[in-house]
Amino acid sequence: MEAAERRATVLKAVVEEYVRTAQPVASQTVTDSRDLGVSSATVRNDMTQLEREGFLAQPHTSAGRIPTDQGYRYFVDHFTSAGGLPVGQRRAVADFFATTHRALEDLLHETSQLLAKLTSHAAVVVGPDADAVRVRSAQLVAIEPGTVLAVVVLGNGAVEREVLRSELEGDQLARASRTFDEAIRGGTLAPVTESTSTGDRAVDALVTDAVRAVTTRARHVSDHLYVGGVSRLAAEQDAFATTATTARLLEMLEEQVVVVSLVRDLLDHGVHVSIGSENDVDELRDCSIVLAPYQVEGALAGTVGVLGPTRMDYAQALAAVAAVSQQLGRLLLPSVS
Amino acid sequence: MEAAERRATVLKAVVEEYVRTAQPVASQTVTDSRDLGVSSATVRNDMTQLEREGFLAQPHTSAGRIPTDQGYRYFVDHFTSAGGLPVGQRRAVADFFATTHRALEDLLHETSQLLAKLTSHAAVVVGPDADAVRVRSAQLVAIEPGTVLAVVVLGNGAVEREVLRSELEGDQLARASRTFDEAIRGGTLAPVTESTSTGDRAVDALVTDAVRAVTTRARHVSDHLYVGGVSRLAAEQDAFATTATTARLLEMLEEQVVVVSLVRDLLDHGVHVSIGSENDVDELRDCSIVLAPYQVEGALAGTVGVLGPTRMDYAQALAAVAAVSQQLGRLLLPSVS
DNA sequence: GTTAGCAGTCGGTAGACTCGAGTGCTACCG
DNA sequence: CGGTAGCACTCGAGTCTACCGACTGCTAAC
Repeated sequence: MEAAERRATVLKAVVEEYVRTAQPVASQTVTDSRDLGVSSATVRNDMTQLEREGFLAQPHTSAGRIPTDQGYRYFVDHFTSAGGLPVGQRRAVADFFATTHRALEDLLHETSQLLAKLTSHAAVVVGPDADAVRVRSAQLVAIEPGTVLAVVVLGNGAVEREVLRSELEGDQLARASRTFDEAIRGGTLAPVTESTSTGDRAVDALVTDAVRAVTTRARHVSDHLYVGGVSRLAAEQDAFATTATTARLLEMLEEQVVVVSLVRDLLDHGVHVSIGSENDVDELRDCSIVLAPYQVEGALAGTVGVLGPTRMDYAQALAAVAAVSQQLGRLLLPSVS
Repeated sequence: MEAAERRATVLKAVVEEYVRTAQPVASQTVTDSRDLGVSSATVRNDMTQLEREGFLAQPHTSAGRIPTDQGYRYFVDHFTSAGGLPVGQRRAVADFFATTHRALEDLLHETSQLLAKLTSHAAVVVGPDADAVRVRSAQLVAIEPGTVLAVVVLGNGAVEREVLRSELEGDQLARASRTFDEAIRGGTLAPVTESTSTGDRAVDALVTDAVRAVTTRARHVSDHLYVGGVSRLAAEQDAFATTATTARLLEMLEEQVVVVSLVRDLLDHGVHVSIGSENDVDELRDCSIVLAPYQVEGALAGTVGVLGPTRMDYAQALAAVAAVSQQLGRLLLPSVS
């Protein structure tokens, strides 16, 4: 084995050991657990080299090495081939998606919990950007005297609805419904400004109302974040500097919008794993994010992800995220959930 | 002042000081901060008495006193008159409910966050029991070829919907819709077993389907828990024994069902404040719960609550919970959100 | 019943010491 | 020249001790 190659193997070993034990890894530990065919002294030399290059760090002089963010990055880029999930977990995922059948929101929520369970980390599921979702059909339905329900079916099978007040009935309502449908069908739910005119004031008013309500709501829903396994964050405390860090993390997840835009942003740049300081957000300095988009009928429908400490089993997380996103996309296929 | 009366005052002082500082309260501290007209030695005597009676405890021999659960209980029962919220907070609540207007779920969710912000503790909002909600109207609407939407308007103004597959159209669908409405209107959403028969197999099938879907969903929704301010739990860590306790708490909140039934159970017994060991649930040994039901048109519609450490500002929590529940009920009044 | 005064208790902190895990270096070897 | 053995050195973690100070509990006096 060449020297450079061996150094890479040493790095790999250090990452794997550190992920497993959460303890700084000693040269001896590496030679004991791996069959490198060299002595610990040689590994020590390699380690100093790796430290000079920025892949490893020492918490203090007389301690073992731990990976730096750069070290994790190298590990992820070079040693995490798209491995499969262990059979047990693969079964769990398949079972979950086979037996579940719920409304879309519930499904996404429970998916986040599944992912959290699989990886033992917090998990997030992000819906598609409102601008990217097409409207398949829309209509207005009278549900009570004075009350109208706007119903919109979206490309990903979601059915959104919004309650409106209106006295319209019968023909007028039917006309409004048609106009409403024409106004937004086929388009996205990005805010529409153009106002259609049917010549009937009351009808126009209702349609305008409906369009506004639905687009507003869509924006709200699309920015929604489903979070599963927040308790894991508390359990992982020791990975974070202070308990205040954990609190801030939870806060951020509750605020949703930061995380949603972060996730979208990362994926826009084709990033699937973001490690520690690679995250621009301060709260995530000690965290890594592993993402996978899921698709419905070829179109990007959303993202599933895992949020854990940088000291994370990346291979496992990647496998889990891939499996879940794939199955989720498949389940959403039959157009209506 | 009589001796017994003074002892109560001492207890009050200890609770208030401990809530403020999180430090065991010394006799000196009490005499310094209150004007009892007696010396610290007397307070010490009172304290030993209070300790004998089970209201106070000493973490160790040479330390100040902290309230026991029983001490908090006495405090809550005797010293927390239904005080109002400070003006600033009262304004915040009023503003929130004046400006917000969202779909029901969003409203409840944001209400929990409001309450969390007000009290600096985690907050929960529980919807009404499915068995207690009456159906105001129900119908089936075709939204796409092969797809039917069941829409149910509930007594509290919520609009639930469920997507169904069915090829029925026109007259048949209209008939199914009428039958569906008749089947569940006015009743609760408790699972219905009786099957109606219209003489048309296809119609019957759809109606049965719809009823089942809607009642299942209602059960699911009614057991839903809106949690706000989970990050506060992490921040309050020091109040709990270990970080594992926090993790278990978060887990429980994620599971929802335990908390929901606990809250319902407490309220059924007319309990508004449950302190530490009064909770049967192990995870809540170090927590207190402050609850207030909210009503819509005179009927119990749900519950808002605060979940914090036993060392909690009960007066403030009670005031906040009362204000929020009242405003929430008022806002839900106009029958449709 | 209240108080002043004082002895006694105990947690928390700082310093001294030891232990051991691990490194870095140097000299040596194939 | 890469690899290795061996050894000195470093430094964190744990243990022990002493000490300080915060409070109490008690007793004797008011």
